[in-house]
Amino acid sequence: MLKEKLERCLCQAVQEAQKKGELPPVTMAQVSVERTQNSKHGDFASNLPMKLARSMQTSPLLIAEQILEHLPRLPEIADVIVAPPGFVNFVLRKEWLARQVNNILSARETYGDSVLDEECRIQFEFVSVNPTGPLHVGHGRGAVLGSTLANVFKSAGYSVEREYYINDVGSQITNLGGSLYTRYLQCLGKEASLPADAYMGDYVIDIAREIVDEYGEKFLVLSSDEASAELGRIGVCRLLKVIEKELALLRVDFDSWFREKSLYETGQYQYVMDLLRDRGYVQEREGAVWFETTALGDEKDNVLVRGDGLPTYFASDIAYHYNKFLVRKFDRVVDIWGADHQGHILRMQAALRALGIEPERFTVMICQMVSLRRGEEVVKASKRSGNIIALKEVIDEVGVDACRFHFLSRSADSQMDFDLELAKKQSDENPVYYVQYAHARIASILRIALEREIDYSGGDVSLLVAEPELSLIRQLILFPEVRDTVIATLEPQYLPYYARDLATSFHSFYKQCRVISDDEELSRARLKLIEASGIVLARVLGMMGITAPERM
RNA sequence: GCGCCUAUAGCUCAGUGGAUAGAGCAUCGGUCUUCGGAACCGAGUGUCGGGGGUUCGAAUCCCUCUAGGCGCGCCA
Repeated sequence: MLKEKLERCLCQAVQEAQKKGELPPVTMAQVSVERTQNSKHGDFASNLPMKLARSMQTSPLLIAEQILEHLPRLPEIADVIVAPPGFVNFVLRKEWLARQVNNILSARETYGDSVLDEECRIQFEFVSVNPTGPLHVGHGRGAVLGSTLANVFKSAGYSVEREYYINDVGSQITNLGGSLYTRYLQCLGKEASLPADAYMGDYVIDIAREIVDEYGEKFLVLSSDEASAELGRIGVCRLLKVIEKELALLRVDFDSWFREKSLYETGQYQYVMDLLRDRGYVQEREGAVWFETTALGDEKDNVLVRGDGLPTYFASDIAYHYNKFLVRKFDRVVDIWGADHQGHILRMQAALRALGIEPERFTVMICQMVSLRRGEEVVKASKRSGNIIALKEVIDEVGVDACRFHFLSRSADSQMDFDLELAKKQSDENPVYYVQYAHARIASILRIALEREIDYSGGDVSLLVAEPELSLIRQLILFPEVRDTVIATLEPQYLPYYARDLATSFHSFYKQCRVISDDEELSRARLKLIEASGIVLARVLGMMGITAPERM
């Protein structure tokens, strides 16, 4: 990419100057070229002279002048300018910019895609909600984040897998079974009271009723433990279907649904526990089995097997991550967890260390809480959904596109205040519609061109020299860089902000430049430009899982 | 008490150690309105929570204090 090319040139220029003795022969500093924030400073800028100033004991401006002197000429660059206090600024050549329109048009929906030198398999695990109830808003945030990151990495050439981890064993499932059993008995007119920490949501009653309709009194003959276990299994199945459906509404789907239970069925859980024991990390005390994570960097030790003989969530999670890294051999794994799981990070990292897995292969993203408001009023959790704010209600009210855009616009690190009233009131002014409108507008003009049978395939892009045209092209070619920023930071909020900026550039161009006019040559060139704009808009919207409408 | 996250314009939030800290909404004013006005152009508003430090340069890195959120179970 151009940025790297400029960095190499700068490096060369410094070495050249050093060879000629025009700059002191000190060790080279880290060369970096960045996009400028202000177009007055050109397109790219480097701070290299300021970084070298100290070791060279020379003023940054003088160093910059020397670099300029030895910088090779590049076809992409029209001008290189030294600016105080010591920047080297690059201005892109207009002809080169205009040619990029043809690049976009020939790459079309693959524009910006790249291929990695070596295959890299990356897994994103997200949502992974216990199948004990419907999804709430916070789950939606993680879902949108994960699915978007997966899209972004795919476009950068990674081999991506999206996984949902199903906790289908453990006390929560036992509890679900117990709750369902009570509701089942009640549906059949029997006296029964709910367990102390039962799932209270009305959805439990609905499922119990369905089970009565389907199986009748079949479970009455079983012992309460057997019946509860059986009903728990059925409940998990049904709730998973509900969860899958709700995620599909949000346009989130998975390549793999991994069942915790399978870790026990295949013996992997036992294998990993033995492994930890063999390596001397395991101790029995106070009637339980402990993993000595303190020695591996955690703040405290953690229990693997409880006094009652049942494994903890932590224990199976170690086996699960063993499976990810050492059985399925992902090069990299990204887990997206809610803020309430933050305390789980240190001990998982400790566990991976014990298993000999390089820590840089494992990333945990923490997604902060979402609270829902309607103006001043805090939206209360509904009893129906079991004391949560259901994701589905928010999707129904706000719409998928606006919902995804809204989630993506906030950094995962900050808590989110989702104001439904604002989201609805602004629906026309909502940035997501602003971006989509740009796409629809383009589609509309292209339809007219088609009606009038204007063939612009041979349009001459070198006619694109007006400032609105060039700034639009400058925005268009930022797309691959924005994508790479998301790859580097795992922060997708760059996408919605970029999409908005691109739409602004287009709308501004549209206002100032008539696309289809009496000047047929110019019309053809501009049709190319707007088609390229539509392609990039559709790409960035697509990455975010948002539709790019032809009409609205 | 300990750990993680957050504090930026009236509101909701961006900001990858650089140049005059930016958007949207809200407010005020203008454009034009025959390719889609769900548009365009302009204006104002800031002790970047407080205080120290590192740096040629800090909203950004370090320390500290304050405020809020979330954790700190033989739950998941």
